Amino acid sequence: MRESEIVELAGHPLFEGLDRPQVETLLRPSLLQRFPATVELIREGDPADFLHLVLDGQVEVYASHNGRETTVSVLTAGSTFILAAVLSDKPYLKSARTLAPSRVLMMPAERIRELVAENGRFALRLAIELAGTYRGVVKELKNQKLRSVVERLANWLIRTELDQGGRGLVDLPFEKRVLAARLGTSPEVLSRTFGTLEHYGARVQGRRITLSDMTALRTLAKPSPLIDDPDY
Amino acid sequence: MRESEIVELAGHPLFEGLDRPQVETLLRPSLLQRFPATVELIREGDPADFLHLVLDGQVEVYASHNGRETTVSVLTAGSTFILAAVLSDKPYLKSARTLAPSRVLMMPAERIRELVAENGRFALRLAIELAGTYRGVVKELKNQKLRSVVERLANWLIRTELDQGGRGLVDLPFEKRVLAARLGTSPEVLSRTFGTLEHYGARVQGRRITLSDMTALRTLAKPSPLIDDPDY
DNA sequence: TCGAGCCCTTGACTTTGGTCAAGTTTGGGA
DNA sequence: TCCCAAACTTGACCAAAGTCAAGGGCTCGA
Repeated sequence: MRESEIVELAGHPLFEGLDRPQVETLLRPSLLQRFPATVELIREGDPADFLHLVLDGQVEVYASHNGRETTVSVLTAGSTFILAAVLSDKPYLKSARTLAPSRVLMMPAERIRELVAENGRFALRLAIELAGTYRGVVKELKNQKLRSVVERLANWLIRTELDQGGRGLVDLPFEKRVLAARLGTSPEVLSRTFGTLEHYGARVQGRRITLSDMTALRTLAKPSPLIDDPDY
Repeated sequence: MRESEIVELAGHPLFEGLDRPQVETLLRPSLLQRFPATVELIREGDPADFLHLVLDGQVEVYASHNGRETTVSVLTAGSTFILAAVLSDKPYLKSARTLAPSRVLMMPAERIRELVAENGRFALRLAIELAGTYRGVVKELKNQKLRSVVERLANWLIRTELDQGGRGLVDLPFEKRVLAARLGTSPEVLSRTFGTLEHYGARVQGRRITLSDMTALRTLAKPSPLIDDPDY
């Protein structure tokens, strides 16, 4: 990586706890790459060579098995991925591909492990980062096991409406097929489920959804911070 | 905690990286308790006061929402639970109760966080512990989203047969209703699913299951280390 | 601007899994 | 040992979700 890029990234919150020489030790052999959309970044089963950090764009994390495929999460700027594989020095459990043109920082797993061992504050920083993503997966597991498709969609809409400013509008940040995979269903079922939600004030026009009756939607969705609040 | 108990536990692998005074700092205010079966140890939503370590017995970790309930995992000796909540200083996302009489060590969350901040090796130890449990949940999420009930049961049997010595026998370590919840289904469906597996050489007699055709079972289950191998 | 291809929708149908209710079995305690 | 409650099984039914196929519409690139 070039010196100018190192300067640009050194202040990133992920590196909190590392002193400047350590950041350079980490970033110099790292790769800062720009990818177009639809590029496979990692493949499940491969050894964990790099810790990835999304700088901008959109990355879909997914898993396949026996002909089926499902999306685990869609990441945007600021998210790391496969930290657990890097720390454990074990193969990736998930694959990842860009959904949109994206900039990704790739840090050698070996260096990460070295720095974690020699710098307690950094170890703590990563442990907390990992604890956060752990909680995210647990919430997703609860979402899957304890809710139906309608409930999952309704909750996703409520959460996304909030993220997008609470103006009763949701603009889908990706294709509906991706949303379907994210919610753990098929595009056909998602389509029909949007139909069901019309009775609860959700009007779909292409990628824009208007929510005119948040109360009804909330009654159906029964949101819970223990599943839906990312900061909880 | 008493001095004799501290001596007994100080060598536990979880405390690797702590020196003796630090272990004492941690264990002296800890609680070592014996619980009968069916006791609720923690409740989701409560603040994370203690890191728990199962010393023996059996602890069911589960989550409830909107009248439904599902088992996330069943823990035995050596497992910690809710490490992520403790490190993040956030509420528990799951509840836990004993399935059998159990001995549980409860360590004050506050002390854990202090020790992690001051001791890098301990932070690393816990980060790796957390990475392992993280991968466990991801595998479980894939298991849920990518497989049917029959496939999940078949894979559970294959894995458990191996754990129990690979002699073509599985003795259920808990009630079938717990297994049903663990697999994400109802007792009725589990019962019928065992019926389906008779065509694949699985014979059920009470809590004992005989597997006479591992090849057929494996063909149905299509096991994958990326989902089923706990050490992967 | 036009057209090809992909996305999305819709209909019809199947499969899977959940639910309710009524037995039957089992296991632990008096 | 007997008995009761809980666990388990089975049947019948229902609801949810998946699949297949066809058609319409949007998008992006030539």
